[in-house]
Amino acid sequence: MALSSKKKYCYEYPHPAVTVDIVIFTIIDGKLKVLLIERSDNGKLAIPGGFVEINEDLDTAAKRELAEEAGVKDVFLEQLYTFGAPDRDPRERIITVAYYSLVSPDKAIQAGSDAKAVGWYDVDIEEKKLAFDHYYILKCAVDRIRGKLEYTTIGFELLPENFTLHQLQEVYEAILDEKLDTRNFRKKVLQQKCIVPIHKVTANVAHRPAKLYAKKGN
Amino acid sequence: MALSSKKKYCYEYPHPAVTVDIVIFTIIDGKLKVLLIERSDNGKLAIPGGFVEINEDLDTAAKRELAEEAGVKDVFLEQLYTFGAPDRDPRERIITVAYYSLVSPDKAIQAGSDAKAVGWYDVDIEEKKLAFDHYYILKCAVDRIRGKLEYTTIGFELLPENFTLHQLQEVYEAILDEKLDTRNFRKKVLQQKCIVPIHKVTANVAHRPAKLYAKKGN
DNA sequence: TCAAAAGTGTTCTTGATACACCCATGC
DNA sequence: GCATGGGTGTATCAAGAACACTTTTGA
Repeated sequence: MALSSKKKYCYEYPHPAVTVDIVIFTIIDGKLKVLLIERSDNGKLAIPGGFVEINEDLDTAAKRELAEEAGVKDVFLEQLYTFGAPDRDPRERIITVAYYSLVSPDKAIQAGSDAKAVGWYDVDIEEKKLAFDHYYILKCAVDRIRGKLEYTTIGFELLPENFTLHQLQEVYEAILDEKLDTRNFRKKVLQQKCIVPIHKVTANVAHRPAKLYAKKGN
Repeated sequence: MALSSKKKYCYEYPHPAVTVDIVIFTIIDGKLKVLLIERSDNGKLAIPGGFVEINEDLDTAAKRELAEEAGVKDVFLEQLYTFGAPDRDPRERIITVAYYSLVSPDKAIQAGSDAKAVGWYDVDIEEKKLAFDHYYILKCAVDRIRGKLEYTTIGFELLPENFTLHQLQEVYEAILDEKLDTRNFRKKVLQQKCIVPIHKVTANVAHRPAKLYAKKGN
């Protein structure tokens, strides 16, 4: 019954399909959010992704999917982990190389801006709402970003080019899900010298204007 | 010319082959060593690995290869990174999920014990002696193990069940490639409480006997 | 008694934590 | 003049770094 004439790529041994899935994070209203797509077949939410083309590098595939699904490029993107349980997708053996990406709210697409049912969801979404093993992929990504925040300086990847220290602190608080001490936070990020003041301040705010900073090396 | 009758697994879209490669470390003579196999085709050295079977989990495939290639099981094994440049293997598109493993010298096979040309090599081996992108996989594994050593306690995975603090320190010095202060090292590992004294000492040594320790939870 | 590795404590420095008030602006 | 968020310093504590000598055994 299967149209085997359509199936024209043949191998001596069975080959799995390989996809990239990208856990895309942003900050909305001081909360860490993840981009998910509602599947038309069962209404479950899925991490965006797609097949790796046969002559395409994994990183390239991830960048391409990121552009296609979220409409962003030149953002933080890093490989996360590869998930390959034989039954993780009921249709076919699919091994997925998961990536995670940090996108600033100004670059991040508006949820549902294209035809697809995409939207930003809280990262503590229930397992049953997610398709396949995507709950575990998401958990893995959240753990990674929390861990990386402690010993790297990826926080400002979630902010626009110019930002205040208060905004940066909100990002850290959103990701770590705890309040931080303002004075200690400022001391720490300033002595790391990963961000530089741009000698401008916020305008038209109903309080004292805040100094703006930028990621170093821009 | 190709025996297409032999190639019986057919797909609508091309599928890459997927392998697992395992960077197997041990300590020999106080130096960090890696298990490599000499390839018969070009004499280059390769990290052991093999194809993932179509109904096999990635971790299971890695464990199987570890048993087949190095003859060890129940050792530390962790996924490292997935390498998938389209031209990394000239024969076919092969995506490899790399793992790394830490094996104690007493469990580690003797190099060349089976028919294959396997052997233990220094981790700072030259790039040109290694096949494919295995130099970068090895570098990635060495970086990972160095990083993990700082904030976890995986060092004793490279030692027999019972070991002295001095042996543990030698492992750390081998991996980090620097001398450590004995008093500070002992203070640190003992307060971490990951190892426990077994109230035995080394015997028949031409100096003061050393207390033996074991990984906690054995 | 000597060689060889085992074992041990204190001082100093550095980074992390805890904590409270004045400042600049728009309305 | 008041509401709002911006911005600052010091004292304490804990962890890491530097550093030298005595102990126990076999030969």
